[in-house]
Amino acid sequence: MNHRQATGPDNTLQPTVTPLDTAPLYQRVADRISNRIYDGHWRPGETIPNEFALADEFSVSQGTVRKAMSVVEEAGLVVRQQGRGTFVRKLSEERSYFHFFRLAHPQGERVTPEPHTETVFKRQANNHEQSSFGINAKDSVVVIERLRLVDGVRATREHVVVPDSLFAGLADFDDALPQALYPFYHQRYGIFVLRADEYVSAITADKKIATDLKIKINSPTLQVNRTAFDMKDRVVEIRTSQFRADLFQYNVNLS
Amino acid sequence: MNHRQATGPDNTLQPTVTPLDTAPLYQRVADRISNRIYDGHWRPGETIPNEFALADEFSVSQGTVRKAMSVVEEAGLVVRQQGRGTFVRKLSEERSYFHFFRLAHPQGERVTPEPHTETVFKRQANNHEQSSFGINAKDSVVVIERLRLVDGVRATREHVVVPDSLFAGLADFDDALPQALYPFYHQRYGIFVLRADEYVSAITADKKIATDLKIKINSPTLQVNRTAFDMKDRVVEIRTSQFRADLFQYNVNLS
DNA sequence: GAGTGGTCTAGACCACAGC
DNA sequence: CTGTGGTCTAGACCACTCG
Repeated sequence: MNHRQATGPDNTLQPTVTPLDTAPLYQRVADRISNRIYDGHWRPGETIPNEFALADEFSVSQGTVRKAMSVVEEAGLVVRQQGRGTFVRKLSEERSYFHFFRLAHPQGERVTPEPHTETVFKRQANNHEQSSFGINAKDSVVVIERLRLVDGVRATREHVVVPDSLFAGLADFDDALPQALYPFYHQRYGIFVLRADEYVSAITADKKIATDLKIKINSPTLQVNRTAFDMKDRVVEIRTSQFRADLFQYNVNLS
Repeated sequence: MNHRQATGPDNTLQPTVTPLDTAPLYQRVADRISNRIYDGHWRPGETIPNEFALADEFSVSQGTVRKAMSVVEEAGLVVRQQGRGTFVRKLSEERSYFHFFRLAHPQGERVTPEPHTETVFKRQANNHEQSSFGINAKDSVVVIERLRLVDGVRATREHVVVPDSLFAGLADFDDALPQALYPFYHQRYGIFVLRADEYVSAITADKKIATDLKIKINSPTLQVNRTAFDMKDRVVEIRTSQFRADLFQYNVNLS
């Protein structure tokens, strides 16, 4: 039972039992729990064993499991509910949608677009994609191009690139892809998008953009470049989107 | 010492000692600590009494103070340093700067602009300002208008509005205001900006903007509308900024 | 070495969900 | 009623900072 204390019941004063890993115990427990989620040992939506059971299994106190679970919760992998249990987080439409989709009307309400057209194909990775995804020149990527409507009007244009290696068979997917891609990534490929960097710029529409969005060439347009990271902090998606600047603002809450 | 337990040393089985306030104890302690910071009892940079001293004063265990302090830390009011102590947070240039100033070069590095011109004056609050700040039609606001340079070129234009009631004497300030306003708000007025909502839009430069930024009329321009909140969640500043879209992107990290 | 925050344990009780 | 996570305590020891 005693792991770090030097005051064991026998007086041999052994310093500790194989410290080696210097990280706090709760951190190591948090890692083991996280890994079980990554490798699918516990699936999204599933109930995790309760704190005492885990404490028993890992031979630590319930308080340590508790602290570890806080770390895992903060990382966004689980949800705790008093009286019910602790559950592996499901990336819901709601979360992925309003967490990562930051468009708002000029008045401030958030926007919900509808799908319009979609093209999916595979090609070789370019230099930027190779370095971002950590893949080779020979490796291919899957490109998803979409137009979306808001109130029946073409409003957004998305260019999504993911590495073929992580998303096997995506290019040959039969049906239309779901509206929200991140829950789909999670359910089908076990890839959980947890954070993203975005760069917002103001550009003037070129011919292609103008045609797609049915606006005049040189109209002011919002462009968002996103790099998305999964729970292992790998780059898993590179996305470029354009939006009609007369219809939308990009909203963010800083804290 | 015992506050909530019903199993006191004497067997009278009194339920609890004046619960009334139903919030968890650590939360109530966190509130008391926060209030001491708000009202200046402990000043920015000052060391807070250690956990055992506070536990003693509040008649709770050190573990409870510890948990309370985590809450206060998460709220951004204090900084804890192992081996040294716990300190009331100072809003440093660095924090306010790179936390709230989200501009980046197209290549990605963050931008640091230099001051150029500054105008400060007082006027009546308009409708939007009245409702945002919760003030009356008769109340006045202070307006700060600034141009800033990047690499010697006019690059950003800021229009800052704050309520006169919270910022007494600001309009009559003699010297130029400091580069970073939020540390100044904090030091001089005790107002600690903790979060902000921002709306980014792509506009075309009108005559005024074009003149100020020395760009052509109708040039694409990034506009950021910010509403800033202090630690008591009051709206304390409304800011509208324009940036040359050819020089900058707006960067944000979502998680 | 003294003092601080950080970790860990063991055990009690509370609040909530659900049968 | 039972089981879950949430709160609280008391006390030990660890890791770090600083004089």
